[in-house]
Amino acid sequence: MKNLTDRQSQIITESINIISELGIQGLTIKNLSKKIGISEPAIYRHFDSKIEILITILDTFKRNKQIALTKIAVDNIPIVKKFEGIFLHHFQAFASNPALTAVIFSEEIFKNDQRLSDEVLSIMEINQQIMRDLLENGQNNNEIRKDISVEQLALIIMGALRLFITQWRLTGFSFNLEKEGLDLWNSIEKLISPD
Amino acid sequence: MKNLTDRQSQIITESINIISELGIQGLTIKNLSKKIGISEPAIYRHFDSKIEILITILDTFKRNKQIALTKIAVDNIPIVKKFEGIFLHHFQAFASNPALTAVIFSEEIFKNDQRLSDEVLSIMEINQQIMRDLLENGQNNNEIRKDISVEQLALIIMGALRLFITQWRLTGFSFNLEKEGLDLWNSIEKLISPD
Amino acid sequence: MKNLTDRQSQIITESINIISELGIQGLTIKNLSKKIGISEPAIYRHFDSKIEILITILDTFKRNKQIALTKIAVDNIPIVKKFEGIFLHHFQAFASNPALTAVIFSEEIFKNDQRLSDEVLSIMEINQQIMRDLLENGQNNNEIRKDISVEQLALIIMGALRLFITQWRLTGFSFNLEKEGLDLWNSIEKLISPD
Amino acid sequence: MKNLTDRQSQIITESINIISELGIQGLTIKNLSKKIGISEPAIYRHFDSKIEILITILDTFKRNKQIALTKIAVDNIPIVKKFEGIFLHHFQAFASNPALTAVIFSEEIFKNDQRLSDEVLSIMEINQQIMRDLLENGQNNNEIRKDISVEQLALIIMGALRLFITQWRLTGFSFNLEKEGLDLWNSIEKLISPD
DNA sequence: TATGAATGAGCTTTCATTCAT
DNA sequence: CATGAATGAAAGCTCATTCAT
Repeated sequence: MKNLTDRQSQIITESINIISELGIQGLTIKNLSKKIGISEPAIYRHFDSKIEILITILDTFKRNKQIALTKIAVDNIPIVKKFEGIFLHHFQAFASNPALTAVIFSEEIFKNDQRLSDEVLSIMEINQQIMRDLLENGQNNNEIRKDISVEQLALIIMGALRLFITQWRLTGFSFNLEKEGLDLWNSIEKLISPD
Repeated sequence: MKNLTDRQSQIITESINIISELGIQGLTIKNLSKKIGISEPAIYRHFDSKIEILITILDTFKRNKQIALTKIAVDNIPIVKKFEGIFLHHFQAFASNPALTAVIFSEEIFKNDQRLSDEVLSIMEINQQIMRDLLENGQNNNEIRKDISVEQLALIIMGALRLFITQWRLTGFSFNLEKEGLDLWNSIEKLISPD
Repeated sequence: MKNLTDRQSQIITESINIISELGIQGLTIKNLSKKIGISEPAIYRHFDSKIEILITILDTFKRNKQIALTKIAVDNIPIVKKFEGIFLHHFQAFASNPALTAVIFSEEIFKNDQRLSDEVLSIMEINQQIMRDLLENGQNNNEIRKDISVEQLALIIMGALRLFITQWRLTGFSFNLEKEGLDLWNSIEKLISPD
Repeated sequence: MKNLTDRQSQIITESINIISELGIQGLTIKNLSKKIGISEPAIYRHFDSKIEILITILDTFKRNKQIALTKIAVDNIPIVKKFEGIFLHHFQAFASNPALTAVIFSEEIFKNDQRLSDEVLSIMEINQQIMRDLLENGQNNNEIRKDISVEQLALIIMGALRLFITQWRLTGFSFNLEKEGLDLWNSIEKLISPD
């Protein structure tokens, strides 16, 4: 994926905002062009199709996450600190762009288009793989309890993270995501640590 | 909500099937009437609008769940057995009607309509309230660990349940939900039990 | 192909008229609906797509021609009389619906769609096959000169017919097609008769 | 018409190629600029409008034909040899640029624009006039049969020529135009010669 | 000579819904 | 209880063309 032009970035930003305000169904070329202040055909100078816009949103998100998580993964710190870093990364990413939450967890919406649903699945898979790797290392180092499988631990951690962020969104971003998120992580840490 | 006529039930059933096959965007009056084998206006004899159909879907699901969970809640069995019952109820409900999974966790989709999003939120809230009550009782009885707040335990359990079912759907219902679900529950049980 | 409803017939008729007036590019759903006096979506109650309308035009023409030509072919009259009948059929068909001329000889226009171009080619092929059969019979009966191949005679006859009708159209239907057409046929008859 | 610059010639050439590949509907400024490798506005540096491009195509063709046919007309050879020359000129012109066939016989397409349709009619008229002159001379010299009018002979010859080329195009240029064309001419020669 | 950005007008098609029968 | 016919609104998208640079 090439770098985005200024106009492309603006289109991406406003698309996310519209999705956040009106849902995916509200993201129409008309709405988008009105918000940006250009005509509808002008959008097509910058993206070949609406699908292309959605893919770019997901792709940008994926790349940022991948960079952040990979950096955390290679850090030389205890496993649980790494998890804390992952949680914090997500909280910061969403806190600084709450609209993203409307897009990321909407697997259902992208069912129509194969490329879109592949992209969403790929984002989920990246997360899970990184978590599984970390958990395995943690179990080997005795930092993570061994009586529960890596797969299930990953599922439980990711499930909590997702639902937590979903609730934040559904309640209109009514609480401090980073602060309460750290509390959540502390609880999870207790759960997954060895006795 | 009144009882449904045969035709209304059929409309609800086929709507869920369509959502399952084509996603929410595929649920159009045209598709629906074709699937049922009646004309489009005929649909409006049975439901005032498309929104009414969606609300009825959610409402039916909510009522069934409420009945099942309430019954479990008043049973005189250990708390952890109650949780097991709740998990099993969900697994059975979804296993017998996989299409439902496409509807229930799609908060995003219903953003357009206040009544729909209220309904979805209300379903989530019921679940959480019941779980919190159970967990509180469990903590009082020393069946549930006390070093983590009821709210966070509920969040973690529900998050795991949701993600687990979501993955089942996204992988095309590729594994045995009830069997693997019980494994998941056993892991969660270990996590939330006192030392 | 089923029989057409009244509305479908009307759509076909007006489509041909529009093509005649404005060319194929002028046949838009908007123009069509305006001419008929209904809304644009109403068109789609009667035809699934614009392509379907064009195919129906071609198909109707093809069927009429096939019926007429087949009837002529089995008649027990001299070969040259049969040709005369074929010429007259075309002249009458076009004289009673001049707009058709704009559609039939427009192979180029239908290049976009495989089904359309197949249909056009098939119409041409039917004509040629019938002509070749007649010519072969005629040569066997000594009614048609034998020093020129059936293929080339058919080509020459059809070419004359086509160009004649094209000129009629391009000059705004300025001459009497049936009357002058008979003159043309008489000339062709001289050409193809044996010495 | 002035002479064309290099860029203008290139635009004309590629336009014809596009029409040949995609039909007239495929000739868009976007397609054209992409094929040439310049931007869309750049086209307008060289032609005032798309119509100008089409007119130039027709005009170029007309001029070439006029030159060739005039030269043949004044040649001091038998009339039938002149016809042969005309046929050969067409076959060579089209064989060396098959894409042209898609443009020349598409009277229908240019209906929208008066100048375009005038141009097409004018090309047809030139052909016919030259043919009529030749035929008249031929009849006076007893080289052409006299029992059929000059107009009808011209029509029949041109009709055969047009249909022959059309079939060559519709069958994907599948046969040798010049070779089989000569056969066709020989047949026509037999037809139009006096007994 | 060329381009990036933009646009008004228009395209085909789909949608939820209404109404007379 | 059902339907055929219709519609206003809107969707995604393409077109030839213009303009500032």
